[in-house]
Amino acid sequence: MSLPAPSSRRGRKFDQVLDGARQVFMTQGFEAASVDEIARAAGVSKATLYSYFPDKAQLFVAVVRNECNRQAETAVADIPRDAAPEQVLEQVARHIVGFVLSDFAQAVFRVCMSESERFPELARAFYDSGPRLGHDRISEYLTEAVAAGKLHIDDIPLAADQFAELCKTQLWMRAVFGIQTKFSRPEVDRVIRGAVDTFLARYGA
Amino acid sequence: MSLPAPSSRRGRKFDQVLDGARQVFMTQGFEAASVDEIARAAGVSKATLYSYFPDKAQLFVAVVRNECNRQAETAVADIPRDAAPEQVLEQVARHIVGFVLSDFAQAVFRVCMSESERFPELARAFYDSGPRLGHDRISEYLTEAVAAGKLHIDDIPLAADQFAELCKTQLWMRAVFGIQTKFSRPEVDRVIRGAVDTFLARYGA
DNA sequence: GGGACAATAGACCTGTTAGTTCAGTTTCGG
DNA sequence: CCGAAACTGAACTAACAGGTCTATTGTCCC
Repeated sequence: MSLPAPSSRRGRKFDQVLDGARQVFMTQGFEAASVDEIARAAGVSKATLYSYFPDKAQLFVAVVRNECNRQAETAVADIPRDAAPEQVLEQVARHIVGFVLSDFAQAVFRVCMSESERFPELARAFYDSGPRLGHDRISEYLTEAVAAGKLHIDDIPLAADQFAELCKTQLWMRAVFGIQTKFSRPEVDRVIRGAVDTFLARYGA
Repeated sequence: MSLPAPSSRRGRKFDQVLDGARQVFMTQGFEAASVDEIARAAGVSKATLYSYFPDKAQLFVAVVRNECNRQAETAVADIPRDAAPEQVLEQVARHIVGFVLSDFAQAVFRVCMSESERFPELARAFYDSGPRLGHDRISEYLTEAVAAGKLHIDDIPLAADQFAELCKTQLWMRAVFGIQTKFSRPEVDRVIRGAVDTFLARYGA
């Protein structure tokens, strides 16, 4: 009769469940993932699974929320404020590209987007913990750089997003569609160089 | 005993099936869509449906292929070659934004991407009929403009994609996640102006 | 050690799915 | 207006889904 406290008692099995669910949901999406498969992947029985989560939907939400948090942590990298804009931007670009092309970020993106109808709050969570976070970080830096006279930008929020967008050129689209999954260093460098050069052509001092 | 010729005899019912399947698949995705619902939406019995398509998967493929072709047609808009780059680019940008934000393109994108694991050939079809087609058109124009001395571009394929990417700034991401679905004219204008200005700052004569 | 109880596995239940079949009805060319 | 082909609608199967139940195991406190 008595359920174990659903969210307080988080033992070994709890993590196993979340982990198995992550594996399955992130590759299959919500509908296509079966609870049996999740239980199997987690090395746990269905009853155990259902003792921690009331239903499949809430397990899904928990998994994605978890991934979004991980994502937020990954995305937080400090920007060295003092270097020349060209160097700073290159570093930021490299970080963005690396993140955006990672299997992890792509899986989360894919799942959030395709289930954004069914679970709108997850799309929001993804956006806040990924794109929006990045946007805010870049905006902060740009604001400082403008104040220091290193850059000239009228519309900082727009510029920040433009830069992020430029970094994805040719890479992201191909990656999400599985048209090209691995990119060589020269390929990436070409895009990054292009992004920085174009950005600075417009906003450079 | 005798099946109707599966692909030659394409009567009224055939189109009804494809149409009903389009409605359901484009909103629900592959897994979540049930064949009964498709038949209902098509105003057709399941037996009829299965007389045209051997199974759900191939019906899905047919629908998406169809949508990709429609997409290709929509995307093909002639570029007025003679105007000044600023005007041409603005027009192209407006076209890109309009297309990218359309319910139609978003539905196709969403479905292709979330099923790209199960149906890799559809992801490819989408890419070829959308992003790649646009890329080729823009590249053509840029090549001419460079030859005419109106623009200075070293890496045309990269520049074409950069421009397309700049056009999506702030708009596309929010749209696919359902964070913002309608955009006012000023909002769009701001992005387009930003895209053209940034592009010309780098590549303008 | 022993009893109480949470944790667990796996069979089980109910509903739904894709896909098939078929007897009867509609449609339509000749 | 006839006959054949297209079509319907409902019943059917086999598989599988999410979720529950019961019987068993492991573990902690006295």
